Amino acid sequence: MAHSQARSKQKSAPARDKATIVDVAEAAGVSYATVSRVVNNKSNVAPETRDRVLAMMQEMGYQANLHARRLVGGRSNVVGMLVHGFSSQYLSEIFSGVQDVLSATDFDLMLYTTRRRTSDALRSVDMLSGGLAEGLLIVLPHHPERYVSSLRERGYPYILIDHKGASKDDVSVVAANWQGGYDAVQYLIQLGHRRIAIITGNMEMDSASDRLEGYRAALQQAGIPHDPNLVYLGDYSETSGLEGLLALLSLPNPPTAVFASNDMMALGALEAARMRNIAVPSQLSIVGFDDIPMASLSYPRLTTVRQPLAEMGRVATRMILRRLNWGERKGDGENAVASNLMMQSVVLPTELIVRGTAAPPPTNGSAGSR
Amino acid sequence: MAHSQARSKQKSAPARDKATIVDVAEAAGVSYATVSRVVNNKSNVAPETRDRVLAMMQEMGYQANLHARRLVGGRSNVVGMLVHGFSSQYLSEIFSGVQDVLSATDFDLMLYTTRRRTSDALRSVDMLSGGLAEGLLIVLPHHPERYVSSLRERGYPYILIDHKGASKDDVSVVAANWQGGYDAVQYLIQLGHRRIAIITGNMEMDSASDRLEGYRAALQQAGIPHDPNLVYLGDYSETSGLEGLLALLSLPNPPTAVFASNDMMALGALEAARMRNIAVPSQLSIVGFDDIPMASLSYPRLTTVRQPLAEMGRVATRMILRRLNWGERKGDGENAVASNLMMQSVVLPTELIVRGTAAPPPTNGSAGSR
DNA sequence: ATGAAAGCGCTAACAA
DNA sequence: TTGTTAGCGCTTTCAT
Repeated sequence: MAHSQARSKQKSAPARDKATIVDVAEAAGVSYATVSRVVNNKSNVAPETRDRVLAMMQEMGYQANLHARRLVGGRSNVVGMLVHGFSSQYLSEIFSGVQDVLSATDFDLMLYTTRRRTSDALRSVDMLSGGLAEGLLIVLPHHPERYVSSLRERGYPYILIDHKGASKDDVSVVAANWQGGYDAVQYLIQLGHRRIAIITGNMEMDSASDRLEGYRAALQQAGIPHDPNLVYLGDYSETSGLEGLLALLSLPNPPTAVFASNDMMALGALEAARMRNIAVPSQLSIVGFDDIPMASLSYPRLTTVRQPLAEMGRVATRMILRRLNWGERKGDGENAVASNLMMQSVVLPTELIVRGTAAPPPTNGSAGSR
Repeated sequence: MAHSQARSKQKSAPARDKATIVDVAEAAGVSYATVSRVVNNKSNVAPETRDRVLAMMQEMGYQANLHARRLVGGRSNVVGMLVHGFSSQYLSEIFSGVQDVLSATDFDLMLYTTRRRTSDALRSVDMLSGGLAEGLLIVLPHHPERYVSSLRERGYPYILIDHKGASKDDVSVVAANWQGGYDAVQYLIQLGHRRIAIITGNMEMDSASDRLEGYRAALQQAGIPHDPNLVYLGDYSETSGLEGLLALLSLPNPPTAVFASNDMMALGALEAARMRNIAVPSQLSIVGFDDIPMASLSYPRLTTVRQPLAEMGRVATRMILRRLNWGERKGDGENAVASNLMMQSVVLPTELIVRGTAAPPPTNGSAGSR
């Protein structure tokens, strides 16, 4: 095959054919090691040389080849985020926090969804650790343990979001789910409710069980006996909220208030109440969890427990960055202080947002059955 | 430096210390070129050898190093998606379509948001083309042209979503915005409305101007004179929808119907109507655009024009994949047919979704100014 | 069918 | 301060 030769090397055209470090070096009249030094901000380069090289890079539109860089042992400056679908606003919020932090760095974000390669989840995680991301933010609903254990084994850096890890080594960022559930229910109790139902999330998820525990604790502390009939097992979907309330409403002795473990289900419940012609909040109170944007757009606006989703994303991102020693990579490796200290899991506080879906119970005592 | 040697090479431990192609070769008793052949599904490998190597790979948990692969001239199997923030459900929908398609392939998705490196947008795109993504899906609100021209110059593959390109060379996937606007307004006219306002999107965006044109065309075709006062310049945000309707309502002769150029603004308008105690749809009709999930969760449920967001994502992804010659990479390079034919831009149809926010105008003729 | 060897573009010793 | 050089793990000729 006799092609080649007649292509690159017209240094005038601004970034024509993918300049390499060698091209720049040639053009600047230095060795390519020197260019590398400039690119990596090493200190031992004559200011004048540095300027000349910088100028050349600019002119040629030089872009370091990430793969070459990473191959030789450098970093890829990519953090991965492993999520399950992306439909919920919940994830968008977290994502936005992640991007907040990342955009201030030179890291890129690789997005992995778990729907794919479902046949073999474990292998897919193996691929991640062999792939281009240096570390992973994991926002997974079900059993992250299956994924995580493999990562842990290979010492691959990751941070769990909205899920407490199974192992002591896991670092996670979660909201105060127990407290949030407790606060929501306690608020309802304060309002005068005694028959308070809960529509739970998918119980495979820590958040769901923690919120349920909070619910129980609040009832117990108020001396209200626990009625298993008032616990509807949902799955965080709008549909399950709707169906849940419908089921609850057809109980012989229906609740006067419902704590939905997330906003989507609360919205579904709101819909169910409308279907049954039950006025919210006068006949039935509903409290959600999350405070997604949609929560303030419903009618009535949703009373809910705010979970600092974006902040969770931010905190987790900062943590993974620290884990990857970001900040020690620019300088000459000088201040390579050991910032890789043992990291603590973080629990961020929730906040009850009082809006329009909760009020004292109707005076006649129970929600209208019809 | 005398380290090394004493680490890998215990082939029993399943994937301990990052097996390389050489390790596998050794273990399988072949040269690493052969392993490479197996990995890449080349035809010229003895079935028996192939099996042995495959088994070894399995056992050692071998994962090809992406960077090495790409460096040597291969592909990265990464497609990028350039978006502006990720807060809107609108983007989530598109994204979900993209993932639909990608998950059936071995491509990964890199997400870039434009908030970052804002100081120099152009350079940031240069970085993209020098980075690991082989091609780009571009979902940008404002002036994609600035980004795109640079990509076009370097022959970097990209597909525009929800934005018609400026150049004839641009391939894009958009919804029938003009038609959608036309349909919405025509529906309102059919209902009996004559004073129909529009709250536009950000007019820098093609979708906004196309929808406005559709609005105008429908009015004109019905012989309804165009009243500039009924055109409120919004920006696709909920707030602008709210403020827009408020402004429209305080007109001396307010509209009886409003076409909001997207659902978020329609939701904002709904809110404004509530603030002013104007009943929707009996006193005022509202039609949105998009049909985001939230649209069917409002009360009343939003009548809107459905835009096949997820499908747009799917189509665009298939196109970029084709552009990257996906499918010709597995076999022996045999069927390397030229599928890189000129590609056509695609316009997907919209659909009017009739729900609860539009009805005939009040008989007294104008929306109640209290 | 398989092995040997030449790089891909870059970083990081090691020399000078 | 700068240049030289040895790989990183892999794909691909070119031999065999």
